[in-house]
Amino acid sequence: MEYNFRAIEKKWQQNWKESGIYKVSNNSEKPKYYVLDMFPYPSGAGLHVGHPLGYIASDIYSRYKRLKGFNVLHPMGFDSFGLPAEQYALETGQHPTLTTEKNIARYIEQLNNIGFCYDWSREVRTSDSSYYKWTQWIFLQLFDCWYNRTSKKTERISELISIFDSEGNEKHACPGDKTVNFSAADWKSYDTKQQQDILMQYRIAFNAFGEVNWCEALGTVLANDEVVNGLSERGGHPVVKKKMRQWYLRITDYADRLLEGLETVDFSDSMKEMQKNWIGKSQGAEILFPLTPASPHVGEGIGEQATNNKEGYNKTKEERKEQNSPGIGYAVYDVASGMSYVNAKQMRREPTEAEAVLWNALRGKSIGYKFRRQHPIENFIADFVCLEAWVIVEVDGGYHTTEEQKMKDKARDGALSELGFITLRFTNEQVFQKLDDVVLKIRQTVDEIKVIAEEKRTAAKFTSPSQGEAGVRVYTTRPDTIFGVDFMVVAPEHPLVEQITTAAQKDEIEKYLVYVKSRSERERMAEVKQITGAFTGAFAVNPFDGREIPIWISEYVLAGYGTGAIMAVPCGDQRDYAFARHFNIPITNIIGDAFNGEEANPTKDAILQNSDFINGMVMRDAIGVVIDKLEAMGIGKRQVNYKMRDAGFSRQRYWGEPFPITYKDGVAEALSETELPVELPYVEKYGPGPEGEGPLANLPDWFSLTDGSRRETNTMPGYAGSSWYFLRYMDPQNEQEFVSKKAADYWNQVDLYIGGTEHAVGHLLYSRMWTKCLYDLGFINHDEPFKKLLNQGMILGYSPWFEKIYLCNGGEEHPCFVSLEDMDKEIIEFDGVKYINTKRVASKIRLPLGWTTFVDGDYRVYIDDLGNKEKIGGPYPLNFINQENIFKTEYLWKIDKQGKKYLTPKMEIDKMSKSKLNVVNPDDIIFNFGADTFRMYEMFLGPVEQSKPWDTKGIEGVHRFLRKFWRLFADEEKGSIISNNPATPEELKVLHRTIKKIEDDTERFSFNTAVSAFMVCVNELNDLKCHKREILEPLVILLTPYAPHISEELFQLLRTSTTERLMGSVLDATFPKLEEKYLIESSKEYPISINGKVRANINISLDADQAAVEQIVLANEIINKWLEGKPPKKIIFVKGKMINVVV
RNA sequence: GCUCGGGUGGUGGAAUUGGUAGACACGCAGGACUUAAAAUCCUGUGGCCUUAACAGCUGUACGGGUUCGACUCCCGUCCCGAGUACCA
Repeated sequence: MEYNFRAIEKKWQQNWKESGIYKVSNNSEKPKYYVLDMFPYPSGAGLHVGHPLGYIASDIYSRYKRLKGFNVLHPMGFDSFGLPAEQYALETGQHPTLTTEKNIARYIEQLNNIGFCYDWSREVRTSDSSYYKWTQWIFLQLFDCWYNRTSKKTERISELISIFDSEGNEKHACPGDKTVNFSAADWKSYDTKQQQDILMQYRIAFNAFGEVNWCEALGTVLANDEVVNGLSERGGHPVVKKKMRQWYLRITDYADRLLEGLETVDFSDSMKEMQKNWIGKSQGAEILFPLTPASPHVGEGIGEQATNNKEGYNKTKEERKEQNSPGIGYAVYDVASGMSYVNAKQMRREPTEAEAVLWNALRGKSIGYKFRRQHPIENFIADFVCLEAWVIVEVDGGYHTTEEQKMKDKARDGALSELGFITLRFTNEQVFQKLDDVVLKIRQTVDEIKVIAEEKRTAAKFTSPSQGEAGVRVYTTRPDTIFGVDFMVVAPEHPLVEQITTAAQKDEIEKYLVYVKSRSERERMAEVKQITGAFTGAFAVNPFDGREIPIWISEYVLAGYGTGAIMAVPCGDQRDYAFARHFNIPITNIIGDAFNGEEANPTKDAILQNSDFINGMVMRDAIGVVIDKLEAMGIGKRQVNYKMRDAGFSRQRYWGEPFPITYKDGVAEALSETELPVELPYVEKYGPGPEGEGPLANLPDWFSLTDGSRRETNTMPGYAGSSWYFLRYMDPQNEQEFVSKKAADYWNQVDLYIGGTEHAVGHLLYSRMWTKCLYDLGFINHDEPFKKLLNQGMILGYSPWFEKIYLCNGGEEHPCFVSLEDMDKEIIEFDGVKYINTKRVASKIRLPLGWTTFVDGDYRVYIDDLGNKEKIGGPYPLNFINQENIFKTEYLWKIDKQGKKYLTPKMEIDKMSKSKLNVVNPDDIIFNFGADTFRMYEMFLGPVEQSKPWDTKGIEGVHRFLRKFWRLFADEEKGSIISNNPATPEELKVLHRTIKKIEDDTERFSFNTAVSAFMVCVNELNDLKCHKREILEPLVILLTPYAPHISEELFQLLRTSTTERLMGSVLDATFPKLEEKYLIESSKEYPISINGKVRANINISLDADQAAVEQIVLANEIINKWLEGKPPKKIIFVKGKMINVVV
């Protein structure tokens, strides 16, 4: 009777499936325990040995908890929406539904091979409409809510409306725009659109314009955490900033709660640290530095400069008028004669057919903005104009095709542009045939322009007299250093720049701005930091001592953080110091000796000098004093800032959840619950829609609704579905609710969550936020989703590779290999053998790990193997070339003991990936060694949290262990050799020591040491020749979480007609109870050390006290030899541990 | 740069609270069984010196410190990994 793992594993997997033993009930007397894996994205490549590491750990823990008497929820599902399926569809034309289906089937097969105890009846797939119906539903809740900063809770929009009705927004500042202030009366006077616009700025899920990470290559917007070093995380394509209308989640409002929540959960320090850094909370002050009266342009034209065109913006009305060159308009309007006014009226009566069609689409605010037609502007008549945004729309008839007219049009547009208008031109044909596109384009342009207009208004706030004096508003965490401010720096993008720059410095500033714009996001990030900047010519005044401070611009100050402007303290901040040195700005020292003049010292502990009213104070203490004074003077206030931004929630993609949103007259409206799910429509083509929209924008039949409204055509991002899946597992088939209150209350938090660190800031923050919202709204009763998080490390792969392989033809034939991709292809024949003829040197040639053989501690590549492996094909075909010429210097054929020729490749350890040719498929391992061996070996490799390379050769040891274990029960010839004799104390000690160790190690997730404890135990029982039921029965149960198949088989072997307790499955057995009494020892081999060095071991009774021990030790011959007759100074005795004699 | 981890034999790793460093496994060397191979089993295996043997010295990246005693705690240096990147 041998250990036939293939038959055993197949048999029990089948049996368990049929008996439904993994089905979990929501009603149980047992205590609950919820173990969750981060569900995978089902990629086409299938699982490699790295993926299951965490799954095995969670499976062992789940099975362990089950044996311990818990009702364990351990589900699995698939995060099946996402980019790769769509990319694959773009390339191959295969619909994502099909590829996803196929990949999931493959994943399930692979997972089942490993023998996981998932309750598949609870499987969820984020791309199933039965699932995303509820993702959409939760989105609607987020849309219907706002964050009340006073109560620090998510509340319904209806409550907000009643607040507005009774008291305006005085107590609840608008999170989108702080300048929006209104009374109850104001509120009531607003029309529906205005009210909706305001409400939108409060919603948790809100729609706004913002700078987004736009990836041209992927045709979509990416979240901050999907961008790595200015490149897309997936595919490594360049990412640029772009302004777009997007959905956002107001996660910033939850920043404090997300931070506080970290204190209540059991995550690793580094994981908490990452989240804290990402949230990036800092406390400081906002301070207004007034400008000196000498600064030019301040306040000038503010409020009048409502023009939005970039070129026209900074010009006064007078300047603009001067620039207008008369005579280029085709419908001249002369204020003096009033001629064309009549003309205009006439034209309004007689519009062209195309104009009439377009007017029909634009009139009456039908796209959300008011348009006028045949409107006079200076010397011109515009076909249509939106005065709110300064956008002109022209419909060009036939005569606009002549070159002359085109020139005139261009000149006219230019002139209008000088005035601050943007002109959009469409042909009659476009209006007739693609009216939707035309209207969309107009709407988008106006939307975009509106943002710029809003920015300008924001800029105005900085200098607006109503906000106090004009000046530079800065954010600092160190207000105590205010007397060390030697200059100010504002971000180049800061609106203030244009207003404060003096005539003398204008050229220089403009030159610098050109430089900044020329640099892509990527350059700014990748490049070694250089010091650049320009002086605006303007000065601000230190509000305390009246010192004049020069204002510079530099790209090291970011427009997006704080106020986009800083007060620079060179003696305390290294960047400020470098800047001051570079531009020869004198440095004020406010910390005396603490500043050495060579580099800045950011200390908070120095004593302040040269600092007026805070002289002599410790900096740390001065911070509050300064802020108090600023607040008293009304020029500054305490301010908390966060690095975290609101989370972008729109993707211009197909394979994601459609939004349950429609737009009517430019106002976003929620669909009602009964209209859910909004099914993802079937498409044939996955290319982007018009104007950077997603593929859904190509489907007018789908997005146009009969009442004239239009569906949102973006889809939700990848993290939408994964932000709440752990709740759905609790109640996966519920068609009435996303999860019933009862199920949510029963299962509560995830007790143990296992997954990779790569989701530290994305998925984990989003799901924590969603949980908080759902908690506030009363749907669930816990506000942290995951009680304990365990991060598994990554399994890395060995990649063998050669460098500088120099190929040429001729001479003796020997097999070698070459990458065709790397080489110029010229195949020539020589003696009937084909060669690649090339003189090029390939820099790096990887080869599959399978082509190497591990011999004598070396990875080798054998000639014979290469010849055989050719059949496999793959990206690296083999060729026969001359041995002498292949390896110029580095590689020489070596000869092994059998006389076979081989090479030693270089070895590199990388993340496992298809492209690195280093993936190891678990199916292969399982075929050769079995699932139980695979499971235990993955655990045996090292601590779960640690990343480590996969090395198949070590697996023999674990496999040998399982065979040894088997042989305790059965003999190959004789079959079962289980004995019913009573166990000896020694055998019981071995067993109970193992029980203790396994229990401890499993509890603390030290699975590698647990496996080793099993090995020790089996080795010892083997030495004791112990085949006793009394020992083996508990041992089998102990092993079950780690190696369920062999355990079940042996458990059944232990079964006799008289042992009723062995009926049923080992999976439902009871974890053996530790009996301390078997572990009690009467004596111990004490190590005796002299001055800390062990010199002898003496067996002493554990009852012995200090005096008895001293007596025994001093009587010992070896000890006396070391004492050399001198009396010991001291004898340290630690009971049960050791004895140390100090001489 | 900053933040957080980490550095132990030829290799993966163990040492849970400051108490015999190197468990367990791989690899390697030698041996048994075998016509042979595989499988299995046994012995040895940090380094150095020496031996017939016992024993000795040394050893957890490096330098210092605390302690009867340090892989473990403290200070400094070097190196590796992860996160973050001009966040004021």
